[in-house]
Amino acid sequence: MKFVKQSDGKPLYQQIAKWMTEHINLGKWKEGYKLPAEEELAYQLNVSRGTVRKAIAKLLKQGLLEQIQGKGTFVRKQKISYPFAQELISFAEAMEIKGYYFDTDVVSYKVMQPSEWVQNKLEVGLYDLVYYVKRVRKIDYEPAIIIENWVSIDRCPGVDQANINEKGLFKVIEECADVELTYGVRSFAAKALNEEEARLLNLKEGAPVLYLDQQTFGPNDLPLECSRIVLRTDQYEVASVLKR
Amino acid sequence: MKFVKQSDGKPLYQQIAKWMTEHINLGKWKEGYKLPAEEELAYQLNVSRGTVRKAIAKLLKQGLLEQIQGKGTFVRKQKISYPFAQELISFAEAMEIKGYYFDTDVVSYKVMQPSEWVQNKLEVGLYDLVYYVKRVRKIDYEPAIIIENWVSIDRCPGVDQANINEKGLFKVIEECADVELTYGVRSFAAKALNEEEARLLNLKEGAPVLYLDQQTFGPNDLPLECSRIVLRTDQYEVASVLKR
DNA sequence: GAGTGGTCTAGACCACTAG
DNA sequence: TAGTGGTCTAGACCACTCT
Repeated sequence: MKFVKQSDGKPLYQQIAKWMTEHINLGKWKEGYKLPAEEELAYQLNVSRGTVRKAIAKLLKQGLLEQIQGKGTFVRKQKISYPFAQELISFAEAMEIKGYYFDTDVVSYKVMQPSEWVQNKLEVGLYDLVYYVKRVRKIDYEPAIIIENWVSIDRCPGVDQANINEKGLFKVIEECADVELTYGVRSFAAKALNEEEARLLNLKEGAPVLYLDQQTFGPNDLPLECSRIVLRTDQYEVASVLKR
Repeated sequence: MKFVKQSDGKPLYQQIAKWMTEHINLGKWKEGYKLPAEEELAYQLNVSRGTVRKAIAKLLKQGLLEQIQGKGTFVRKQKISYPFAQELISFAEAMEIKGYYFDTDVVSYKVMQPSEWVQNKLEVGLYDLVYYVKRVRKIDYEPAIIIENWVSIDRCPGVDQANINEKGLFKVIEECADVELTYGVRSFAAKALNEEEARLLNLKEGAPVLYLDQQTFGPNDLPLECSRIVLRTDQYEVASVLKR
């Protein structure tokens, strides 16, 4: 295996992390598999040990790998479903990491004036139009989460014309705004389902669900997107691996 | 300022991270303050740039700092209250990072046989006794969270005799078991308050709250502790900063 | 003692920001 | 162009695990 510096514009350690993720998802490295030693990997991949460690660190955070000093690096037994608490990734990316089948229904979309909440999150005025989309995501044909997104049209011109289902919203935003998303702030709360949400998720009204609200930023701390996510936790776990 | 290799048994980068956290909490570095360049810091602290970067990475994860390529490293505007989604830290540690005043009521404690849930989480049998403690934590005299902990007495002999309020449960576990806690798995869900919980938190029965369940591991993936945490999110945010 | 991860160093070059 | 963070290298020594 060979990796080339900046071959696809991505840093080496990210290419390696991706390569490792694929090995795990394709079953080449099964649960409990012991990876070659860092030194050995570095030699095989023709990079330095530090770069290998950086790639491994990424998968540790996602809960895919586990390291034990003196013993080695192992593929973790996977219980975690949404690594939503750890990395700024989209639902689709999360599902890809886990190798799950998923599906999307677009409930509605429109160009609209921002509510006060959205004005605040996106740092825009009442007359700066935003693109709104509401979707239900399904895992194995079962509705699992409701996502509402608001995107500033000023900052992401053309976002309302793009095919977000094909490319993914994050990618569309990055293309329209011609920047890279750099980080996000996600907050966790609980709420009771209202009537419409209950219908969309096939649950009872009033059932407690996880509720995330999120801002996503581009360069210079400019908010490009904000969203509200309602997540049922009775079937799929939202978990994270925490290092000491 | 000088740091010494392994002076208090802690790695250099952790000592530096602590020193930085103190600077922020004591107000020496205020919101928006621009830190010296990494190179400069490394020179001042008499360590290599890599070590400085590792310390900064820790505070980035906690949301205390923010880095912008080409511009510098800055003290973040703080909105985040519980960095519970990112690092394996106790409630007390989280409050210290933020510099908040807090308070604890012990509701009950006892030595007991583990329930099935606890047997499963701690990987013990029905006749392996566990130490149980239930506490309410208050921030500024307002009840904010309920924590129930179960600790294996076999693996942490003397835990039932120790003063956990003074030292903190994590420290007591580490001393009794004579090991270091290495990582944890925390899962996020939502639930409706039952009558007792509602009373303890001064909220209405049925109110939706965040519910975390957690396992904490020592060396060799041996679970030492498990816990259930009920968290009101109406007043304090549980948030994390997510890097892309 | 051999193998492995954890930490640390010193130096290099690149990409981005700002004057 | 100077300043700053992002990435990468090569090598060193330590702490821990297992045999």
